[in-house]
Amino acid sequence: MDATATPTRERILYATAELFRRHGYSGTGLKQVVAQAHAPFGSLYHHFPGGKQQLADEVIRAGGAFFEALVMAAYDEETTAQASVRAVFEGAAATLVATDFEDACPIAVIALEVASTNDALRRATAEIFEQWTAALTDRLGDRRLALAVISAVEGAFVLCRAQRSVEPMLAAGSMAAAYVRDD
Amino acid sequence: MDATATPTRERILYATAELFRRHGYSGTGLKQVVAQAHAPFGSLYHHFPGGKQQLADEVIRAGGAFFEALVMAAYDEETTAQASVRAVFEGAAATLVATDFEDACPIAVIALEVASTNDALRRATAEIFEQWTAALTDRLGDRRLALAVISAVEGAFVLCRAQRSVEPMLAAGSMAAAYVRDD
DNA sequence: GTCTATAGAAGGATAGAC
DNA sequence: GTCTATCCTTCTATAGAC
Repeated sequence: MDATATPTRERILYATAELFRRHGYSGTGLKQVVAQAHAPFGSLYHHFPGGKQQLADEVIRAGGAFFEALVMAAYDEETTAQASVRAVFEGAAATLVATDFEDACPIAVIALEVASTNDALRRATAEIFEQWTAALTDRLGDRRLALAVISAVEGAFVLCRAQRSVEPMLAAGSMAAAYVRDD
Repeated sequence: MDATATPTRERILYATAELFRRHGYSGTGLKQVVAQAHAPFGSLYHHFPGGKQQLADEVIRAGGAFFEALVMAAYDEETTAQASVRAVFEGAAATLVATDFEDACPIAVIALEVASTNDALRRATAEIFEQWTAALTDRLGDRRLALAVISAVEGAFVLCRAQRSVEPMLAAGSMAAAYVRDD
């Protein structure tokens, strides 16, 4: 767990993920990244020759996979679909509280920011959303249901971070759980 | 409808709203704003002495009120709650298609970007979401229901813009409409 | 109220010594 | 692979002529 033992590349990736998640893509400077990663500036372009865009692309994919694993683990803890869906929303609410409403979806901010300006990154976010949809479709047996649940989580993240309250997440969870029941 | 007849202040406000909506708060430069508004740079600070933050605050409030009016008008066109909720999602989907997935919620990107970095703006976005919640709670008779519906719309906007498809919006609409029915 | 010019800091990116 | 120094652009913001 010694920070200095972590390879430079991973420290940069991790710092970028945290900064992007909290301040967004445009709102994060590369100098800020290397400062937080305790890495010299040159290392960034050594490990990520593609610059900020490559960094974002890797953060989107790694963060997306991590978040998927986290959510699906919470889902698979329960035995019924309804309980599983409810657990996902409750887990999201718990994370929001634990991180003082700073850590929510790792790619939503980036997705909104780059949707109209950077097609490569836009497609990366789309692929991650598609992966999540596939994973949840497998479990729920219905693609439209999966899309609705993911939309509800994502939107609740927006409202919760703005209001600094988990009320929207729990309300969205009730709706999603009810929808699963009478599917 | 002569653009030059519009007062400078309003042109700046309108240009800012469009740029923030599409490129975000950090992703939009003030020089870009004045260029699109066909205004000299000095006029911006004449009309908005508080700079970028004041501009954002006014855009959030004006854009929030405009979007609320748009959504509630669609809602009030229908006679039953279920049909109304469905109309909101269908209207959102139509707007996405009409604007080639560029225009969605006017404040969601800003809300996510500033939630952890600018408390004044974060509170402005929270107030707007609260206004929407109140307006919809009036109509649906249930605050948790209203929060769930708004969350679903917001999250679907994120997925739709990333995937350039209205599928998530329609899926979320089906869930919300179903939830209203057996309320 | 309109407009130009510029300050001063921060942005992304690159070169090249070690 | 590590690290420093620097380039050029863009950023927000201000000063001051008209």
